[in-house]
Amino acid sequence: MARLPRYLRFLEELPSHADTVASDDIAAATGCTAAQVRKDLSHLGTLGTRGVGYDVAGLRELIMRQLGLADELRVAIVGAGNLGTALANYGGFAARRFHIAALYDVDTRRVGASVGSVEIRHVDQLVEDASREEFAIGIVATPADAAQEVVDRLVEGGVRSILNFAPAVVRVPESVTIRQVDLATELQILAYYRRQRA
Amino acid sequence: MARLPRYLRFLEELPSHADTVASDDIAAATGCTAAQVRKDLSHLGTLGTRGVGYDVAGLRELIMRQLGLADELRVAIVGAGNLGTALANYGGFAARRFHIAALYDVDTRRVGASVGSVEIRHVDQLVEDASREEFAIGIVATPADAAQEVVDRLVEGGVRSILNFAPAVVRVPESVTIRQVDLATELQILAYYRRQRA
DNA sequence: TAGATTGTTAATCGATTAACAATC
DNA sequence: TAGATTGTTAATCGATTAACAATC
Repeated sequence: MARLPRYLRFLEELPSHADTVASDDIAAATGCTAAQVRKDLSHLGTLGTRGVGYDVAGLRELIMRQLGLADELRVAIVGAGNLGTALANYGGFAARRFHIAALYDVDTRRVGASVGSVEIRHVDQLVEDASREEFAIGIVATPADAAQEVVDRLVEGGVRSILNFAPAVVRVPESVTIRQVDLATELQILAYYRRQRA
Repeated sequence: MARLPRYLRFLEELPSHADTVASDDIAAATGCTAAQVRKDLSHLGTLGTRGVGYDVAGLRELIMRQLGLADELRVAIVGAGNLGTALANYGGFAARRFHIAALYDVDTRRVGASVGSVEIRHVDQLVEDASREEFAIGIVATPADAAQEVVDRLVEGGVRSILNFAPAVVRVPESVTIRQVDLATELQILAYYRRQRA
């Protein structure tokens, strides 16, 4: 369910003295309806108390487990350009238990440099590292023309979840999940709404 | 309709000698069903010919117009860190007629430097520039704690479409459209599928 | 005419909403 | 008991699908 991450973010922002929260509040903060919230949460099990609300800590815990965030996941980023570097520094990851375990680049001059606490490694090590260090997720932040090869290497190394920022369509085996993040698409959606308004 | 950008991308990748394309082909390339494609396209008007297919050039033109991409839109990026720089260099924008018109930063030492062909300006100029240069879209690529103020300035400058990459919830007036891009959400969705598989 | 493919209908499915009984 | 809020039902809505007549 695509709304769970939003619920979770709201719950994390809640002041620590808040013990319970009502579906109404979650709805208002996340732009859903209270009925949606209740229906979604009732699928996770029953953590609500009628007349009171939902237990914040328990709900947080439950959503995290549901989203597969109970364990820290090791993430490898390929491409240490501006985008890869931005991602490696992105604060939001650690908070959700994603650990940037490695950062790769093809440029030997960049290899050995550090981004935050992560050292840049050469992409030729990727396949070997991926099998040995068991990266759960690979992020592709290379130029478009390198994307397919990088994805192939990640797959060869046993990575089965891939997030692709390169503006290129890549092929993966059935067993691998790939999500394409197209930044231009987001702008197009804005342009679309803009046009509707006009 | 969220599928139109995907159709458009496929149409743009088509070899130039392809005059017509069948709903079946669009469907296969974009992961939709042929019936969906036909229904979507029939809403745009009738460009298809029974027994033949859709006129590629006309369809491209029509989708672009529908998405509000007929005119070049001027985009301002606020935050010239790694993410802002990556966005300014992102090849996919120009192809969709988004023109990066300006790039802002708060750090006076960076002001005056160039990213690609765009010079970095100081964020104090933002409001004035926005009204005068009529930016259609503003992109927020600052740290989370600066996001609200940057958004306020964009709104003050008359920008009514905003894409926010900062991991922060910001408030805008009703008349302004804001899209929140949360990179961690994308990872969470991957983690969710990963868990389903296991 | 025969083959291909659209545009559209009707059936199906799933998600959303409204409402309210259950219950703290 | 009175007020609040969940969990769930039934009604509604919209989107998807399958199928096929229309037509190139």
